[in-house]
Amino acid sequence: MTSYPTLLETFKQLLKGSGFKFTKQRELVLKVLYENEGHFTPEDLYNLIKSKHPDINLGIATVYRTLTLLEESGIVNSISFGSKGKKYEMGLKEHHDHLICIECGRLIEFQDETIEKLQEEIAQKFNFKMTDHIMNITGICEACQTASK
Amino acid sequence: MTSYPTLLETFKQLLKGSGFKFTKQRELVLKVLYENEGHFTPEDLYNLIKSKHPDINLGIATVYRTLTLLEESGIVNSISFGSKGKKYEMGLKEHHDHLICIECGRLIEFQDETIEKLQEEIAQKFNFKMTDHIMNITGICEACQTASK
DNA sequence: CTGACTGCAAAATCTTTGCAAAGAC
DNA sequence: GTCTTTGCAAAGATTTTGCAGTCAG
Repeated sequence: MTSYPTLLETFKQLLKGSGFKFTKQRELVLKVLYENEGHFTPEDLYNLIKSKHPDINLGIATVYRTLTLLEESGIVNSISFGSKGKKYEMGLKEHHDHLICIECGRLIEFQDETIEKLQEEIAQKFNFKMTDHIMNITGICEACQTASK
Repeated sequence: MTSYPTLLETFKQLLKGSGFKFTKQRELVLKVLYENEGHFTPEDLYNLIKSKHPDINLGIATVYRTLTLLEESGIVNSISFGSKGKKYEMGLKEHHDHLICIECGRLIEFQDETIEKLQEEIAQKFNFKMTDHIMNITGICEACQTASK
């Protein structure tokens, strides 16, 4: 797992390389994502940052803009919830996929080497230049199955 | 592949079973999805139905309501495009996954037996009652790769 | 300094909802 | 007849954009 300073450096390099600037707001979005394990909506992040750093000025628009930037750079990943928006997570650990509970919204991560390999093969087969891949299994988690009995 | 009359019958049964009513609008959403191969946004479907059946009254809200119904019944599937909404397709053929071009939005379908099996195993491993599973590979399709050269 | 970035509020999207009229059974 | 469904328009929710002031390099 990449350490925060290293990650920060990577981010700065990326910004510099594209002629973008390093700002307090951008750093905070990255930091909060790094320090908090989990999946967050843009609003979650906005509130988190506001509560942990009441001193700084921050608009929700900046959170959206920064997340887009981070996602394009491959630093964070997003997962879509239909009309319920997106959630974001740090994308530097090994690639993994998600089990999503349709009852409680819980997210469980898993990874499977074989699936990863198959995805690459498929992309190749269609002459597709793969930039990302996601697999979501939706269903009802153990807890919710028990609860509804 | 299920024939349309059979499909329609299934739909009627489902409605009756839940105390819902069979209406012209609901039938048309199903029919247009059945007759047109591909993936559609609610608005696409609304326009398609309006143009093919100018006589009938139809509101976009009904299309949304019907699609939700059809998806819950497992008759259609949806695929999410982040903040760009959802697309729907008939869900009765064999399960398949998607390659999504981030340049032109093109959707390519594929299926892979091994992946299907692995997904089931994973769900089982987490005591997850799987209701659906999707795998999307995003990237740049062959045509767009060529175009940008 | 200069051009990128920010917050704000307004706008744009996409989707859902309340309600009176219409329709299915 | 009764209860669901519909269309419409208004409301919601989420995300994006325009702009003038601010800040990084």
